Amino acid sequence: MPPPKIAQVVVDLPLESSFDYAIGATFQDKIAIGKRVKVLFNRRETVGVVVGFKDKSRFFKLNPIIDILDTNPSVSSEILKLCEQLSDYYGCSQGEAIFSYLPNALRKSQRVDIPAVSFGDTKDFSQEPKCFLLHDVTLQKSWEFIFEKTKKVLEAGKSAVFLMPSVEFIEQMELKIKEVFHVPIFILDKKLTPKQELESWLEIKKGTPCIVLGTLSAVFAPMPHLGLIVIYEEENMVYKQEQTPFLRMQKVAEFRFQIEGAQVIFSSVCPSIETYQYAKEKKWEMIRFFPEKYSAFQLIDMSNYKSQKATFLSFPLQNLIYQSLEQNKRIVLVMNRKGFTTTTRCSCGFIMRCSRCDVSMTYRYAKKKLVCRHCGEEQELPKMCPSCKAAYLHSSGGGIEKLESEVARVYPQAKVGRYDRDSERFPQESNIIIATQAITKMQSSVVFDVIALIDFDAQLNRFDFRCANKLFSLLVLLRQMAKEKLLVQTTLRNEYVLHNLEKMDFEGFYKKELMLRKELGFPPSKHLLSMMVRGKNEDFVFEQTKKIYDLLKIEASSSIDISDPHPDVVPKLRDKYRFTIVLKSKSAKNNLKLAKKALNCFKRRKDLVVTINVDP
DNA sequence: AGCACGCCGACT
DNA sequence: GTCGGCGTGCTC
Repeated sequence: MPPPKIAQVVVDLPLESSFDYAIGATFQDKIAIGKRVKVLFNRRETVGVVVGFKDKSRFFKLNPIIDILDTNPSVSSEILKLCEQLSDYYGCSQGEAIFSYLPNALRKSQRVDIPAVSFGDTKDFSQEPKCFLLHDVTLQKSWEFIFEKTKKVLEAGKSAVFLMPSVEFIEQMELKIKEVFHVPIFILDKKLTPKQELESWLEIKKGTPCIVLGTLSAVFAPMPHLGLIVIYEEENMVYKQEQTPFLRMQKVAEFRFQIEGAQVIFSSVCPSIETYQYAKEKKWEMIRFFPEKYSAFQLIDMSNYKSQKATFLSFPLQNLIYQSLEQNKRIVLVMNRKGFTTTTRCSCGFIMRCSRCDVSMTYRYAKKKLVCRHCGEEQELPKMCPSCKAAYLHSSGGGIEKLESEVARVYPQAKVGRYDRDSERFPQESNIIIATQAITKMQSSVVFDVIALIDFDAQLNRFDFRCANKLFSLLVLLRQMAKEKLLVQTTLRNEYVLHNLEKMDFEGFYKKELMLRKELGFPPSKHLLSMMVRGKNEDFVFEQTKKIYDLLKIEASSSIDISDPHPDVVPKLRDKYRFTIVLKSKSAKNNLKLAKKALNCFKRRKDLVVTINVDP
């Protein structure tokens, strides 16, 4: 075969096509698909990745490749194919997908010695490619299953990836697997420095059998012989990227399984209805572990305690706290709102808001400051009202800090501790712990006797079609974590979430939830795609969003439902106004096709950013 | 995404 | 006349 003349190169930009570059004689024997190259792109030196070769280009004069940065391809042909499929499904460019796979150090124009892949070590007596939905309510038994699968994979000379929702999980798991597996263990999470990340990445890429533990991006771990991907706490929303290209790691894992023939285990105490339904349709093997016996469940009907409005704690809960203090037990009060108070307003009507996001600021007692829940900006609590100059500022709406102070006042004899996502350590010594749902990170390291959910109603009434499912999952997990008893305070005692939780009737819950989702046209019954437009001028952004809406309408078919342009769930963030249009149909592909068509006709204006989120 | 090119208003 | 603001379009 004659040496290739022209390389097709993609760069880390939202550009669909690849770009042609001339391959100089010195590079002709070194160049290969999947290697990073240094090129001049739009008069700038840029890193690109070679995705193909050709003999002729429709361009008259081609820039030459300046340098080849990899000794061996950093992107394997399997990963290249994966990125193609991702760009197809999520509507990002292939370049964006490839660069989100590469570790930070390789996105820069540095020469790196990429190890050659060692072939021949894998004995393919391993199991057939397959996806499992591992529904383990016990929190214990799934390990047996995962352990056996991992063992087989390692014996076959392949590697395994465990995706975990948080670093706490990773730490626990590392201790656990170090005892039973004697292979290298690598950790891939956001806390690594670029240098550490690259070091681990290169080791994994060598292909010696290993186990990788990591957070969401570890789904791209570069092992050449992938045998198994395990996704722990599958229902957790952390697996959906918060920025473009908004990948959902469950989907990435599924694509990898198809391409590389690996096995995937979706593990959860209560899978999301999306995964549950999908698993049924795709005939994944479902494995269930139920405990012989559940801890007690008690519902406290708050409508009986209307006079107690000012407090979070109903009489029955107060009694229960007394009891557990007497018996020296550990009780957790869960409430999903951080901070001390949520609104600070003056009698003149003025409300303290974040200057950049317009939302009312939360008062954080621990910091003695007002904090914006969206952008995190902090501000002193003013002595007087910035509007009318009177000293009548008062606060209302309570978070866990308020609850903590209330509990500390009512139970002066108790050691009261607080735990949320930002807590550095767990208040081990406390007998009453006030926590957000971050407490679930402690599921395997701390024993709890009693857990009470304080704010069921507030969590169920969120503007989120998944809130019932999320709440049900949370409650199932909390019930398993509570050795003795789970309590829920509510005025909504007839909710199906609570009925099914009492009986631990998963099928009942899924059936009801599926029906409701179907009625409202939400996943898994339909696919959503949201288009968000953001910019500094509110009127302009809205006007432009309407233009996109009109373009969508021109191309629309009856099978796709297009929502009106409306302010996003977060209507303003860091000085940018945000408007959204949601497409709804049976097919994610058709949603994307329509969105792309409209955007191609849309003249992109300055100071305006449009993003596509597939399966938001 | 970032950078050049070009069109229009202000000003030595 | 020229300097420079910003809007539009291209990148092999």
